Amino acid sequence: MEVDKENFSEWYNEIVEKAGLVDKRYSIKGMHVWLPYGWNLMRNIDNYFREIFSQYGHSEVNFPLLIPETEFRKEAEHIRGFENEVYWVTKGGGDELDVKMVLRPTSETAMYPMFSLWIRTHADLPLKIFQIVDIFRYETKQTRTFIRMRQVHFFEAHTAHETYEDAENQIKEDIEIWKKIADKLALPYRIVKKTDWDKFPGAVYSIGAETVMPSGRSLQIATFHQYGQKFSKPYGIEYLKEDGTHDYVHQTTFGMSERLIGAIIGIHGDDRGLILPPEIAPIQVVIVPIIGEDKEKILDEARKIKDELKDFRVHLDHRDNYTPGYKFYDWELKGVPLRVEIGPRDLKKNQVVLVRRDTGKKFSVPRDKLHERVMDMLERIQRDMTEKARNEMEGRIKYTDDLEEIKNNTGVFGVHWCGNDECGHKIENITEKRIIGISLEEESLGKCVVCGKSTNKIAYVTRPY
RNA sequence: GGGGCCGUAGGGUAGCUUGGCAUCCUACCACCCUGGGGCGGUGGCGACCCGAGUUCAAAUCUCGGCGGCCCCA
Repeated sequence: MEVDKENFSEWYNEIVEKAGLVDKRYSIKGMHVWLPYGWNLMRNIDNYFREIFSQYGHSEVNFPLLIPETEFRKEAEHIRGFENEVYWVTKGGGDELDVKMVLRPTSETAMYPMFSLWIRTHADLPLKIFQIVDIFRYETKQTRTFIRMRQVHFFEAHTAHETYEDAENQIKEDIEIWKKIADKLALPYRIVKKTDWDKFPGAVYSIGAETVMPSGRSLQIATFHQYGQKFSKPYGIEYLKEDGTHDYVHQTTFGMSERLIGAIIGIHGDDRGLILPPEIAPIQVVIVPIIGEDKEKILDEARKIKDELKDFRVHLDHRDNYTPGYKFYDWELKGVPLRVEIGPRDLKKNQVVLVRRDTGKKFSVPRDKLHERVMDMLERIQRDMTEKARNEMEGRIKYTDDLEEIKNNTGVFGVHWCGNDECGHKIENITEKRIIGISLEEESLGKCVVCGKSTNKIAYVTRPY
């Protein structure tokens, strides 16, 4: 690494390129090629999504990429929110299409016409599905790898329920699931309710999980939306109730994306490169043999170690044309959580050396305790990373009643806000920042920074990504 | 939304003002030598974003396109 993390923006670009996650040279703005290492990381996250959501009764599906304009246009607010950032397919070969199609910017309008066919009676509810697909948005602003893309690797869960209350409970369950995901990724977050002018187009309300990057800007890494009947009515998703009458279903969604990787890079990385949480790292343990006088003997031992550690995602770096020092730097750049060194000295002493990526600390461990110590240490790294990240994030959140202070500083600021739109717009205008939402986790009695009315709500104000 | 800067081997660069065989570092390949924090040596491969124009001649000048970066709102 040439750039230190203090220059966050440049550092981020360098790390993305050098760690071999993606190749940004694909010549369309906002689209990149996933390289094996990066795709492995993404897949580990996706596979955890599959595991946890199926535990909670969701089924995986896969919908087409294209949506006919006629379906896309059924919910008015939704269209207004998206029509300036969708890609259109207007031709088939040389012919203009009678019905144009959009590349999904998200899949509500692809799925809901099918929901209306699938859902007949209360016995079909709740319907809980998800898919992991790419979505497309024609971003005009500056793009940033993983964070603002035109093609986005996306997770979306969609549910349909009998009552609004059932949908509310689904959102509670989603947040419970989210907490487990955040633990896997060692990511800290705050849960907020989005402002009315910032909610998902077509939603009754939206909730976000927001984290804070080292630059002091917030990053929304998960979203939860209550749709009520706002989509089920235009899409005709009706069901027969037990009493013989009909009603429209109540719906929710839960979305996440490759942004999670952006958050992991930014929050955990350091001046040497990536640091990946053991739970999702493509390689959890890398073995670097230190070849001395007894090459074959050491390589044999290294292979034996690899075999002993096969419960973990383990890699033996037996590249012959690189020195150990080179390999150390290389794997540190790629963020492998734990390194095992085995050399002549260790062989004599019947031990190995373990090195933690997050702290850089080295430990000599007896050869016969290796498996046990690796397991302990990976767990410990995961815990320590989570705690360190949480402390750092908390340090980036401050509380104030002074809007000028917010305007002139970076970071996230908690302020009392009565919730009134007019006061909210004033907060945004004066601070030249955005309200990312009202906290759903903390409250305290105080006065709205604009109108002075008594309130216990705390809004977070910052510059979001 | 507004403004600025920039595209030269895989990556990073010099050359551009004043048009004339394209510089160096790194990576890569081969061989030799090595190995507890980016080894060393010798040899080698590899580039002017695309298109049009001006010109005897374009990396260099002009126009357009595509792509990237930064700042402000």
